[in-house]
Amino acid sequence: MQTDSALARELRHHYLFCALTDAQQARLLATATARRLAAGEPLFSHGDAAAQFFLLRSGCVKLYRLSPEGDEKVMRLIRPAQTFAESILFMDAPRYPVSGEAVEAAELVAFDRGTFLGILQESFATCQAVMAQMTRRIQAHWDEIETLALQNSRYRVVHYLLGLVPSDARGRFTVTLPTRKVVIAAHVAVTPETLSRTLRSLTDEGLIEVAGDEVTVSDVDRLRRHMH
Amino acid sequence: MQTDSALARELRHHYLFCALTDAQQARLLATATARRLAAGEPLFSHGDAAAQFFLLRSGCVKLYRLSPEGDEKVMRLIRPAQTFAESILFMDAPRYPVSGEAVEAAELVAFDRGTFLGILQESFATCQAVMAQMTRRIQAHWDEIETLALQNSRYRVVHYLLGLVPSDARGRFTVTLPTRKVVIAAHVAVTPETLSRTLRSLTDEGLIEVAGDEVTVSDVDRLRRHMH
DNA sequence: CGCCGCCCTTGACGGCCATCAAGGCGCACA
DNA sequence: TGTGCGCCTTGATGGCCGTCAAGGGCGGCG
Repeated sequence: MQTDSALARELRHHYLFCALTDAQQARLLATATARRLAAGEPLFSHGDAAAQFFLLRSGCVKLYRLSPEGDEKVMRLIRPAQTFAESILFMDAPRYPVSGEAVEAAELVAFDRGTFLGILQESFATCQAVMAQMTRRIQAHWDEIETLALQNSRYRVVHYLLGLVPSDARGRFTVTLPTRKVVIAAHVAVTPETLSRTLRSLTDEGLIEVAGDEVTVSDVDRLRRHMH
Repeated sequence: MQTDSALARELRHHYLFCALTDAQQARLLATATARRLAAGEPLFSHGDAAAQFFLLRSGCVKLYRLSPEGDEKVMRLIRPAQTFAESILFMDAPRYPVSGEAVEAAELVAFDRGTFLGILQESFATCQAVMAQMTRRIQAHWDEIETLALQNSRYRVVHYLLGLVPSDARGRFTVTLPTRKVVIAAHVAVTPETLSRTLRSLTDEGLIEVAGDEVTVSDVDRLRRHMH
């Protein structure tokens, strides 16, 4: 991968890479590759042998699984500056545990597993960063499992909307849905029809206003309390 | 904690601790404490400040969350020789992300967070073991999220039963449910009534036979195929 | 031995949400 | 400007599964 000082700077600000020495960063980039994906283009499939993990620089990628019947569950929506698929680093026989596909044109960097493992061995600080990151991921999973198991679809939609609102926001606040509603529906584990109906009923109750992919929460605190 | 050669031997066979030197193991045990819990006794609550993680030596512990309405979801059932709550190691402000409670009388060892972090710093092999363990946990979470989002209750029950069957088992095979059915129901995210009805319909179809907490799968491969 | 309590089972009922179907709207393209 | 195609919305219907209620089995304890 050719040198790219903008990328080097991005890495310096990323929790996973900020503890690397210049030499380590250079080694990592020497075995990294840049990738561009068109909207809808697949990156890897569930079960594929894996030797790389990724940093998204622009665009949007979904990680998802399909049921045998073809129903899709979006496990995670990746936004720029996020890394994903790090967990293939520590598998004995590394295989992607989900499928990945661009939902809009995307630029990303693919890092080499072996190179990064070698760097980890030299850098406890980076080890810690990786483990902290995996811990956050696990926490998010607990939350999602709880939400899926204990809450209904209306709650999940509200929870998702509130997740788009900064935690310090108050009063009226407008968020932009990160992608098409059909993808969001697959993310909160409902059908597009149910998502549409839920947004309508929230609108009818005066809790939100919807205009295309812009959703305005009339009163953030009220919506937070509303999660009944 | 007083020296306990049986425990020391157990640790030598545990993936998390087998790479420790004798001196490291001694340091770890010097700050560890033994705990005994009666059936139903709580160990920690969701949100508690956390300075220890645990190894279960005997009995059974459930990790769970409660919804505001009081509904319970069992996130994990811990069996002897398993560790849990390791993820508090890497949090900035460590708090247990779930509640833990003995479902039957249990003996466990509580390890000190700070001591273990110090040892990690010296031992990349143990770091790797921890990361590999977290990776397995994350995989299990993907599977559970997929199952909750895309599959119905019947599938989840069958999936749970098959999870109790060794992967190399064929033909007729009998498993023992690890705990009361009401806990298992909270684990597969159904009500006890639905679990009961599902087991009945599987029985009526000749797929399993139920006798108390013993479930005999008539034909393991047939049941595996059956998860349509 | 008899009583009680807990766990599990079974039945009746209802609500949530998926499915099927149709129609509106915006956008690309001719 | 007309046409076609996605995406989203809205309506009608039905099934899964949760809720409520009652009853049976079993172990603990007096």
